[in-house]
Parts: sequence; C-alpha cells; structure tokens
Amino acid sequence: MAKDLAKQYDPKDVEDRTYKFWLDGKFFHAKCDPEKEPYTIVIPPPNITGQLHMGHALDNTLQDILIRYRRMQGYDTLWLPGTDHASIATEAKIVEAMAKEGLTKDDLGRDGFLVRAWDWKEKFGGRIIEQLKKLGSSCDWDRERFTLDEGCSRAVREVFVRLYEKDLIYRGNRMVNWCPYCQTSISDAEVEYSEQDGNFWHLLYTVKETGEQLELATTRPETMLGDTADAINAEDERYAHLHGCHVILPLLNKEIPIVCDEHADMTKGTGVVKITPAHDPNDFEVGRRHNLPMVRTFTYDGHMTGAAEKAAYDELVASGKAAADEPEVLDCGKYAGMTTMEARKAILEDLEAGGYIKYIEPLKHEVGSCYRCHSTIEPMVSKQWFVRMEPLAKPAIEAVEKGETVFVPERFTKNYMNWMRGTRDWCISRQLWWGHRIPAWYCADCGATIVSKDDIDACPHCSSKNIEQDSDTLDTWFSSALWPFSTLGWPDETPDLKHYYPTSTLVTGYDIIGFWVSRMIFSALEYTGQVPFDTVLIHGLVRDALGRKMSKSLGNGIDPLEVIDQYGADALRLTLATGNSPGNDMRFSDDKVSASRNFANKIWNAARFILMNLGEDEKAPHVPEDLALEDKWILSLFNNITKEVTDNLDKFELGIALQKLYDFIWDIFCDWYIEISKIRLNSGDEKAAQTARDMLVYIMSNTLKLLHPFMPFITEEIWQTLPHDGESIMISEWPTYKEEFNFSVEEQEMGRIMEAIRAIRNCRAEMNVPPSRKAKYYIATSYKDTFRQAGIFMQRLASCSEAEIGDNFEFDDAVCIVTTDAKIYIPMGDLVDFEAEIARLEKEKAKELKELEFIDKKLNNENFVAKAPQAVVDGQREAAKKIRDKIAMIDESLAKLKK
RNA sequence: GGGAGCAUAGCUCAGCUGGGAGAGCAUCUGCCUUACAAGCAGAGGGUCACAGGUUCGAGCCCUGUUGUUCCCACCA
Repeated sequence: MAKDLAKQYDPKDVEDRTYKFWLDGKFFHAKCDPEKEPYTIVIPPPNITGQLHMGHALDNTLQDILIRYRRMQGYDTLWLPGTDHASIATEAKIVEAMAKEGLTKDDLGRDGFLVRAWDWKEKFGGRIIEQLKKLGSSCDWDRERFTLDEGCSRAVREVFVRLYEKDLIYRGNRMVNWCPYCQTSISDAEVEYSEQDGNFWHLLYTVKETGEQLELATTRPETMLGDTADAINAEDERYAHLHGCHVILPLLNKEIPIVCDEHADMTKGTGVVKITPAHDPNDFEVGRRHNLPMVRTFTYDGHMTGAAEKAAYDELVASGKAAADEPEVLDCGKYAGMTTMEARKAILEDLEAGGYIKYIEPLKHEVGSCYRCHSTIEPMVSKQWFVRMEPLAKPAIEAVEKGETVFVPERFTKNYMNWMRGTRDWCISRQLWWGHRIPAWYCADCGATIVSKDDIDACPHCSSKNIEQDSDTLDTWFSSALWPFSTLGWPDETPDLKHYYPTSTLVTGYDIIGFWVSRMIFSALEYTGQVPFDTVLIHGLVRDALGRKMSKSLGNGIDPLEVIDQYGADALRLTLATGNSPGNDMRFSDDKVSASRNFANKIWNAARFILMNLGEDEKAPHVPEDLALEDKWILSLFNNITKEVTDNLDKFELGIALQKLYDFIWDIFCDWYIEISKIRLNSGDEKAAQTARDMLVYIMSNTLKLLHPFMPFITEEIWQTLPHDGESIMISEWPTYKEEFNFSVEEQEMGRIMEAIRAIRNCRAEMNVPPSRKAKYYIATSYKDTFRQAGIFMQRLASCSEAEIGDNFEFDDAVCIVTTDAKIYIPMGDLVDFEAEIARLEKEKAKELKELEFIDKKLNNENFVAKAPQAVVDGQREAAKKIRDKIAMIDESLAKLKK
C-alpha cells in the first residue's frame, strides 16, 4: 500500500499478494507446541469432484474467523484441511466422462478404472483447495489430507477390523436401499423422499379354502410375483375364519399362506396386506417373523429376473455355497427382462384381463430416490456389510446428554438425538470401485471369511491360495467418520494427536448432522474414548435472492469466485458472516455484497485519510499523553467494543460481533472521531496534532485487529502500511479490555455534545438551511466547560461560525434548540420566521409530553415502584426529570416568541 | 404421523438472560464540507402473524390458532 492511495479500494491488487505473504511467512502452520493451549478445527472435507459453492464459502468463512481469532489470542491453532474421495459421486462422474469416450467400467476393469480415478483426483482434487485459498482460508496446508490417502486408509482398516472382532460389523442378506442406476446399495441416510402421484391398486385374490375374494391394495403391483404370503391382523374379526388358509396368487397360480402379523393394520385399507419379503422393508421383517421364503424378482439393474438369474441361483445352491439367508430367484417368464415400470404396466394389464383388479384409487405417497442420481430406490434384499448401531449409538447419546459435545445453536441437539435414537444398522458396503476396499477375504476352499488389517495371500485356516478379497468398497462416510482423528495420525499416538485432539470446534451445515456429525461422534467415542470436538457450530443454507436453494438444475447458483472477482473476498466474507444468526438459512444477493464492498471502501478511505496526515517517522501504535476529551471518549468506546466483540466471538455470535464493529467503525470512528480530529490536525498546534495522529493510528490499528478475522485481506494491507510492530496483523495480539481506558465521565460529556450537534443539524435540515449558511450560536448551559468544547466541534460539524457560552441569553427572535443539558439560540434573522419556529417548538413539546406521559404512568403505578428493580425505577425517575426540565425550557422559549 | 424453524419498517434480516423496537437496501429532503457520491447531514415508515395467559412490565416466557419452510418415520 503506497501512501498515495487510490480513492477506491481494489481487492485484486491486494488479495493474492497478501495470501502469498502469509504462506511465505508460514503463519498458517501449526507448531504443535505443547506449552501452548491448542485450538483445533478440522475442515469438513469437500469432495474432490467439487467446485467451491456458496455453502463452502460460508462454512469456511466461519471456520477462518474462528481460527484467526484464536490464533491472535495466542492459542496454538490448527486448521486442518483436506478433501474427500466421495466414492459414489466421484465414481458417477468418472463413469459419465468415460461414457463420452464410449467406455464402460467393465471395459477398463477394476485396476484400469482406479488408474483413471486417481488421475481424476490429481486433476480436480487440487481445484477446490485453490478456491479455498482465494477465500483467504488460513489452513495449515502442510497437513493437508485426503480420505483415501495412506494414513486415512490405515485408520479405516484398523476400525473395520476392530469392529468386526467385537461383532459390531456383520455381513448378511438384509433389506437395503438399492439404486438401480448407480447399481449399489446406499444407506438410509442417503435416500431422499419426495411426494409423488401414484395409485393404490385394489386387487382381488381368491382364498383357496373358502373360494371367497380377498381384497387388498398395493402401490407397487410389480412386486406381486415375489409375494410369499398375505397378512391379516390376528385381532381382525373380519378375517378370523381365514386363519391358516391360503390364497392363490394370480398370474403365477401359486398357493401362498395367509399369516397373522401385527404389521397388518386393521384400520388401513381392507386390513389385508400382501407380503413381498425380498422387496419391501416391512415385508422383510414379516417374512423373518414367519419364516417365509424370500423370492427375488428384480435384478440389480432394475429389471425383472429371468432364466439367467434363476440359473445362477440354482448353481449357487447346487454348489452348497448359498448362505442360509440367500433369497430365492424367480424366472419371471414373460416379464423377464422388463424394467420394473414396464413390468408394472404388463402385470396390471394381465391382472385387469383376469378380473383381479377391483378398482384403482389415486394416491399421493412418498417415494424414495437416490440422493446422488435421483433414481427411484428399489428396496432389495442383498448381501451387504452392516455396522450394528445400537451399542455404538448409546454412548454417543450419553456424551451429548452430558454436554461433552454441545451444539450451537442448542436446538440442533434434538435433531442429533432423533437421528441417533432412530437409526437402524448402517449398511456400509457399496458396489463401487472408488473407495476403501473392504478388508475381507473369502476362502474358496474352506469357506472361511478372513478380516484383516493387512492384505493376505493365503487362507490362515486351510492355507489355500484360492482366496478372494471382497469386491465391494466402503460407504464414503465410513472414512469421513474417522476424519477428526485419522487426520491427526490415529491409530498412532502421534504428537499431533496428543496435542490437538480432541478438536475444538466443528463447523458444518444442519443438513449433514445425520450423515456425518453423528457418525464422527460415535466413531470417536468407540476408538479414541473421547468426543471428537467440544462444539458443533451449525449454520444454515445459503439460498438465492428469492429464497430458493441454489442448485445446478435451477441454474440459480452464484459462484463465489465470481463474487470475489467482482467485489473482493473480504466483501464476500462480510456478507456471509453478517446479518444472520447461527443455524438459520440466509439469502444471498448482489445488494448485500455491494454493501459489504462499500464498507471495505469506507475503511480504506479512513486509512487513506490517516496516512495523508502522518509524518515520515511515526512511532508504532501507542496511546499518547495529554488526551483530549474526544480521545478519552473514543478510547473508552473502543475498550467497550473490544470486550463485547470478544464475548460475542466466544459465544459464536459472529454476526453480532461483526455488526458492532461495523457500527463502531462507520458511525463512531469515521463519522465523529475522524471529523473531530481534523480540528486539531489543522490547528497549527503541532503538539495537539501529534496527539491526534497517535490516537488515529492507535484506534485504527487496533480496530483493524478486531476486524481481521472477518476481513483478513484489507486489514492486513492497511495495518502493514500504518506504523506497526510485528510481521503480520494475523499473528499480532488480540486487543483486550483495559480498566484504565474506561472513561465514563468523558463518554457522558461527549454524549451531551453529540446530542446538541444532532439537534442543531436536525433543526437546520428541517428548516432547509444549507450547511454553507453559518451562524453564531449562543449556548445557555450549566455545563460551560463541556459546551466550550462543543462550540469548537460545532464549527466543523454544525455550521457554527462562532459560539458564545453563558448561563442565560435573552432573545426576542431566535430559534431555540433545546437539549437535555442546554439551550442553543440561533438568531432568527439568519434562519427562519416566527411561525415556523413556534410550530417547530410546539411539535417538539408535544413529542416530549407524550414521552413524559408514558413514563409517569409507570411511575404512578405502585406495583411498578414496589416490584421493579430499584435501578430501573431510578432510571425512569431520572428520565422523567430530564424531560420536565426540557419541557420547561421549551415553554420558556415559546413564551418569549409569543409575547 | 412425529419433531424443529420461521412469521418484526416497502424488501432482506438483527434483536443476548423480559424494562415500551434496530441495521442494510429502497423512498424522500438538503449537501461535490480538501478520506470516501461505493460519500455526508437529515426525514418518513412498524397494533413485532392472530387469540388468550403469566408478570408491575412481553417482540422476548407459557397455551392455542393460522400461514410457511425444513427434518425424521415402514403407511401396505
């Protein structure tokens, strides 16, 4: 920053240069100093497929504010960055890119595919990191991690093996959410439900024993080929005579039993429900309770099973390797090979033709879809790995109940608890290639399953070399769940882990509590015996100006990088950090960023003004001797702001802290203090001018420190240009409250002066007197010293040509401006006529009377006087007295004007 | 079906443990006052969704109602 500054702040000229300066200075690097108290944040790792979006910008702005704040406070801060391999999302993108070249996964094979995947990672993994740097993120880039790197992978295997050995991981044929497009299972948390129009088909099945027509309803008729029972409620008298009977399944002409099960709800529909254990989560449970066969009729890519699938199943059974819970497979005959939707249509036609459809009832219902590709999810029985949740959830619930980890805002605790309490076993295997391959091997000879941390090449039981590793990979969240400690070196007791773990604050959006936060908490408790962080700061979504979610399909996303390009990173950060409270969604608009940019410019110009006035050899910021009234006043206000901002930051009230700084800088420092300082700067009194310069530098430079976590670039740039001690503002000392800067008397005095100046400005504006028309003011007051000072200020701030101070003045024709502590007369000839002045005073009086009436009402209320705190009552009495005095003064003036 | 959030100035939102409402933007008026017109000085604009309750006192606490958004849940 040269001393000859441009009138407008240009972030482009500053940001990249400043960021490089920080990197070169290694200011972001955590020293792991055991003498100092640590403060740690691990970044929510963005996907390597990702582009920085507004959500990231918000998330990382908040983290950077916290980290920079604590760093300045002297903590040994570590902000650990990294990226997530994002198995399903990345794999989908790579497959998509391959498709453009006419390639499929099978063309490349697993190894070939992984080569491509790592190329992808190399190419795009760094992109989002570069974008985070543009934001100003002060991460320790020397410690950057990746969920699939060696250390994280080792942690994943360690955890898998430990859980398996404790029987907290098991493998089995269970109901999972199956995405036919991604061709993989996904967890419950990855299913999104949305309401869709559908039908309720009421079907008629014939009861074998009685010949009657049993009515039941279904929303998914295509599953009927896999029905292995119908259920009724044992209590249901309508069907008491059917216990033990059978129905003939239409189309297949297959006899299936009627079972009694609590799942059949008498109050719903006809009280009869068809049971398809292989393709419906409820029916799966019913099937287990009644030992019903499971018949699979869908292929894993969303078609009806046929001869080939049936043959594969038969072969498996013949080989004796079929698991006990292996579902049967049906050759769907004429329906084989159809998609499930085609099959629905064909089956309905056939049912209709056979007279099995009683009627069709339109219905809205919730349909699950894949959160990545939005295909409709088919519930399927499938052989997968699961984590047993109940034993893990319990300590995780208790830890949060005990407050070992707290959510900010607090209400999200409930969200977390709901998720933890309701969770079912977690399906962790994915039929994907990009990810941590499951460390389980199957021996073809003895049939053993071996789970091992290290790769094996022979079966430890029978020494057979005929073994094969499970081809599946783990859910991406399995590795993310370990992120707070795997990144610090766990399972090794590294110095980093010892010093920085448990981490301090996790910053993330509420949409990810179930996916990630909860899983980190139970994982950390299980493996490290400690909660992973003591505070979870939750933020909301960034929406567009109309309140809509930003999304690719809507095309309403705003690119943070474009905003940075246009307005600067500080303006973007300010916009994201201000005007909203934790956990609430916010709207993003150009207007807001431009207001933020204006604030940056305001600071810039304040700095420009100060620099203009500085000499060649100014000393580093310090509080000079011989403080004037205004110096003590600004020092006192700055002192208060320091305390408040610090308190707010400690309570994660970032928006409030920022608002206070904004007001202080703009309304107090710029609009009052700088204006007043011009008096001394131009006075010719060199000693007074030097005091003013010292104060300007001191307040500016310390205010910049308070603002630095929010607006790192501009604060660094200006701080460096002003006289300063130290290398960088980002490692300078955070200001603290100082008792000796508490000047409450001067604050009061300035209050009197400011009230008078505002009243004069107000009056002149109301009467349309241009500022250029200066006038002599006569000030009657009992605070003569104060108003002698005020008179000097008024010459600059209130178009005063000259001020005379006295106890009393007699004017027949003067405007009289009444404040709490003074009457200011301005000879009328200079300004207005009688009528206008009388009207103005009457209006003023009416206002005061209304105010007085309200206060008196309170004071006349015995209960108020008796029960309200003494301080409140005294305050009201004081206020009433001031108003009475003021009214008396107004009356006096009115009397003179009217006589 | 369960849970949560939101409802405050024309718009977007703040408002901490209750002591009669604030900001930014927009509008209107007057100013190029030698840091800043991306600025300065003023002004207007609000039965704080509705109805009850607790309290000396409620935007804030309690109950209910309405509207709205989101999360969770197996509704066949």
